[in-house]
Amino acid sequence: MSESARSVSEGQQRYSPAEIEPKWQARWDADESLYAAEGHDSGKPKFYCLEMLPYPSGQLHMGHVRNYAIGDALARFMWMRGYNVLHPMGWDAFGLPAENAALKNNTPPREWTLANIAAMRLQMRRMGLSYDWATEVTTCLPEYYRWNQWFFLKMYERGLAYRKKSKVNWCPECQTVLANEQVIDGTCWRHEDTLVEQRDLTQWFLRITKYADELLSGLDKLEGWPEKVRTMQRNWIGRSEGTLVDFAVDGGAEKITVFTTRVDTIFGATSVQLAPEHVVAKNFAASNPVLAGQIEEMLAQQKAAREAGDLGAIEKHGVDTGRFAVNPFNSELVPIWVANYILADYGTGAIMSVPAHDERDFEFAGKYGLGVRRVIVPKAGGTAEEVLPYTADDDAALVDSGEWTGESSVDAQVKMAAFAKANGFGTATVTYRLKDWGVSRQRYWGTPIPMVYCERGHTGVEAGGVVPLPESALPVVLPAQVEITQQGGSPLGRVTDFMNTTCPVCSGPARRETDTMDTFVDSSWYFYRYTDAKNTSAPFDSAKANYWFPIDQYIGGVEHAILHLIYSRFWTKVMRDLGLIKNDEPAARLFTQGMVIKDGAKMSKSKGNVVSPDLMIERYGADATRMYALFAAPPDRDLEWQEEGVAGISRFLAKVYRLTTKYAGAATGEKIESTGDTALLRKLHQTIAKVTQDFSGRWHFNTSIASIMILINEISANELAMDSAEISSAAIREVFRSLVLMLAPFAPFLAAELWELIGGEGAVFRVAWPVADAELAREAEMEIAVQSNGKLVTVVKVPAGSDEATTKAAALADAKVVARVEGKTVVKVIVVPGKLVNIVVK
RNA sequence: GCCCGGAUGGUGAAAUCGGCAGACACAGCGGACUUAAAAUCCGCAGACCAUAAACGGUCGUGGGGGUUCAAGUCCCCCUCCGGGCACCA
Repeated sequence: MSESARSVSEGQQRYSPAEIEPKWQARWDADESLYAAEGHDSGKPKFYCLEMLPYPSGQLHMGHVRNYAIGDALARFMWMRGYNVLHPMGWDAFGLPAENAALKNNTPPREWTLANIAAMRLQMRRMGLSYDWATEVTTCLPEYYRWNQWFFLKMYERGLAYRKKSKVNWCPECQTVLANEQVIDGTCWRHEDTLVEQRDLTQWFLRITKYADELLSGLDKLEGWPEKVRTMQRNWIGRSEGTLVDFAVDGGAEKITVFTTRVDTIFGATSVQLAPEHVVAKNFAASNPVLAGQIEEMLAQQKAAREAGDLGAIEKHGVDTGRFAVNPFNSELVPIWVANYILADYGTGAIMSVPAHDERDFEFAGKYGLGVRRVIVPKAGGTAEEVLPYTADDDAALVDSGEWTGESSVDAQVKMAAFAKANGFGTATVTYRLKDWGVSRQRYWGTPIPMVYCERGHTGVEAGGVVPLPESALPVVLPAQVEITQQGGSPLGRVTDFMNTTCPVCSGPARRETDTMDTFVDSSWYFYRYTDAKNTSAPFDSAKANYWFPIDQYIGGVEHAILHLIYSRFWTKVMRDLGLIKNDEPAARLFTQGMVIKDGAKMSKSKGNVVSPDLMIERYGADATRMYALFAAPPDRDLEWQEEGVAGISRFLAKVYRLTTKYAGAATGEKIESTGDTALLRKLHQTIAKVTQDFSGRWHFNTSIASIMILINEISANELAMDSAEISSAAIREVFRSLVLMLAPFAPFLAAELWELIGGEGAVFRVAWPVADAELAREAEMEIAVQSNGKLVTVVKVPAGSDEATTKAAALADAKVVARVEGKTVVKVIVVPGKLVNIVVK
C-alpha cells in the first residue's frame, strides 16, 4: 500500500495544491463566462478593476505576482459584493527587447512576442487570476495598432501631431530617439549605464503642452491618487508664472526677450545673460571670433559634463559680449553676457540678472564684479540693511524703482507686467517644464506612423512634403520579413516594398515614414479598448467606454508615475475633445504597490536575486505564493521575499484544509443551537468585520490574513468541543462556510475546492460575501487597563457595555489598585469606557 | 538645495480616532508523538535587573525637547535610509 493511499484510507487527505490547482484551472479555463463582465443592463453597480498590463518578456516576475494578487483579491471581493466587475488583461507587446531577441536568436519579433504572450498567459492561468480573456488586448497586432494610427491622424488634423527639427535625446544603445520622460539622470530608461546624446533630428511630436494647464489643475481633483504621484506630476509639468520683457540690443535691430518670475526686481537688473545657444549670442559671435571661440568652449564643456552625467557640477561662468541691452523700464544700459548656466530650452534662453535678489545671480555677480543693486526690502523694518541676496517676495516692497517704489512685490509683479504689455515691450506669461512628447522611434517593432512623403509634391504640398494617409488606408501593416539591425536608422527604411508607395492625393511616387511610434502610445489608451476589444470599425464604442469609465481602481508600480500615467491622462483629454468619451481622467483611484525585494535589493537578473514564481508554485502552490505576497507586508510598502514565509502560508492553508475537510460533514447536520457556540461565532463575526473593513479601507491584506489565521487558531482550539457536540453543527457549518468565502479572494483554488467539499452551490467567488453581525461579534466581557499616572497597574474585567461609574468602581476595587493608591491622594480618575481607567495620584 | 516616504523584537510586521507596544507569522528554543527523522501537536520567547522558585522591578517604538492624566501616534529640532525633482530664472 502506497503512502498516499494509506492516508486517504484514514480519511485525512493532505492538502495538495499540486492536485487541487490544476483541477480547478482546467475547469475555469473551460468556462469563458466565468469572469466575463456583464452588460450595462445587469442592474448591478459597475466596478472596473485594472492592473497595469505587462511587457511580454516571457516570464512573470514577483513584481507582477504581487500586482496581480492585489488586483485579483479586489476583483473577486467586488464580485462577491454584488458588483458587475470588469477585470481585463493585455500585453504591451511592442518594444525593443523583441528586436534584441531577434538579433540574438534569429527569431522574428512577432513570433518571439506571441510565444512569450502564450507562455505568460499560461502562467497567469496557473496563478488563478480572474481575467476575462475575451477582452484581451495585444498592442502589436494590427487590430489594435491601427487605432494608434487612427488617433495619430485625428491628432494631426487638429494640429496635435506635428513634425519639427529639434535637439532630441538619442540612446546609442537603443539606436533610437527617447522622449524627455525616458531620460533618467542623463541616461536611457532602459540602459542605466548608457548616456543619452543630443542629436538634431526631424521628429514627430504630440502637443501634450496644449493640455499642460489641465493636466496640472486636474491633479487637485484626483483625490484617489497617491499624493506622491500627484507631486511628481506637478514637478514634471513645472508650471511657472512670470513675465516676458523685451530688452533692445543697443546699436542693433535685435531684441532679447527675457523670462522672469520677478519682474518687480527689474530696476535691480545689472546684466542680461544669454544661453550659449541663444540666437543673439550666435549673431554677436559671427562678427567676434574671440566670443565665438568662448561660446564654442562653453558648449563643449557642457557636452562633456552631460556625458559625465553631472551637468550640475560645472562651475557657473560667463563671458562679456561687450554689447549692451536697454532695460525698457528705466532705459538703462546693461551689459550682455553669455553664461553656461542659462538653459536654452527653458523660458526664452535669456534672463535678466538681478544679483541683489537672486541666489545664482548674486554668486555670478560676485565672481565677475557685476553691480549689485537693492530694489526690494522687507515691509517691516525696510530700512534695515538685511543680508543680500534678499529673495523673499511676500511682505516685501520696492525701493528705488521709479513710479513703482513703495508697491508691494506681489502687486508690482502684476502691475509691471501690465505696464510692459500696455507699452508693447512685454507680457505676463506662463512657462512649463513639460515639453511636447517626441514619439518617433527609429525602430522596427512599433506602430508605423501613417504618413507618406510625396516625392514630386502637389498643390499645397512641396516636393518631399508630408501627406497624411486617409483612414481607409489603415492599418499600415508592419512588414513581416525585415532584417533587424541596430544601425543606420529604422530597419523599415531598408524594406523597399514598404518604403515605396504612392501619394494618396496625387498618386505620384511617395515614400512612407519609416519611424515607428513610441510604445507609450500603445499603453496610453489600451484600457479603453478592453471595454470593446473586438470592435473593427472604431477604437471602441463610446457607450461601452462611458459605462465603464473612469477606471474604479488602477493598480501598478510607482515607476510609471510620470511616463505612462501622464501620457494616458493626456490621451484621455484628447479623446474627450474628439467626443469619444465623457470622462476627463482615466482612473478615479490609483494604487501604487511597493517593490519586491530580496536580500535588501530589488529583484533583478543582474543582481542574481530573482525568485521565480513558477518555482514557488511548484513548491507551495499558487494560492500560497499569492497569499504570501499579500501577507508579508502592506501592499504599498516594499516586500522582502522570504521563502520560509511562503512555507508558513502553505502550512496555514494545510491546516484550513484539514479542519474544513474534517468538519465538512457538519453541513448536513441537525440544527440545534448550543451554548458552546457563542465564543466561536463571536470570533467568526469579528473576523468578517475585520476582513471586510480592510477591503473597503486601506487594503492592509496582511492584517486581513492575520485575522483569518486567528480564526483558524480559534477553530483549532475548539476541536474537542466540536467533536463532543458542545458546539452545534449549525455553528460549525456557519463558521466553515464563512471561512471559505473569506478565503476566496486570497486563495481561490483552495476556496473553490473546499466550497465544493462542504456542499456550496455555484462558483465560490460569486457567492455573497458574509456579513458581520455586530451583535454576535460583541464581547461579553471587556478587559479594562487600569493605569496609575499613565502606568499600567493591572487589567480588570467588566461586563460588556458597562458605564463609566461601573468601570471606575471595578477598577478602584481591585486589590492591586488599592495597594498602589493607598496613602496617596487621588487627584482625578479618567475613564475611557471599554478601554481604560487612569487614576492620577499625588 | 527643494519635495515626498520611511525608521517599532533575531526577521517580516501589528497597534485604523492620543488609551494595555510587539497581534499574526518567520526563524529560534523546550517538550509530546516516533526506533529515528519529517510532518503534526503543546509550550517559551523585547531588553535588562532581581529571585531557589513564584510574585516582581526598571527601561523600551532612530536621537533630543515639548504638549497631555496618557504619545509609536500630536508639535518643534536633529540623524540616518529610500524615492522624486534640480543651474527652471
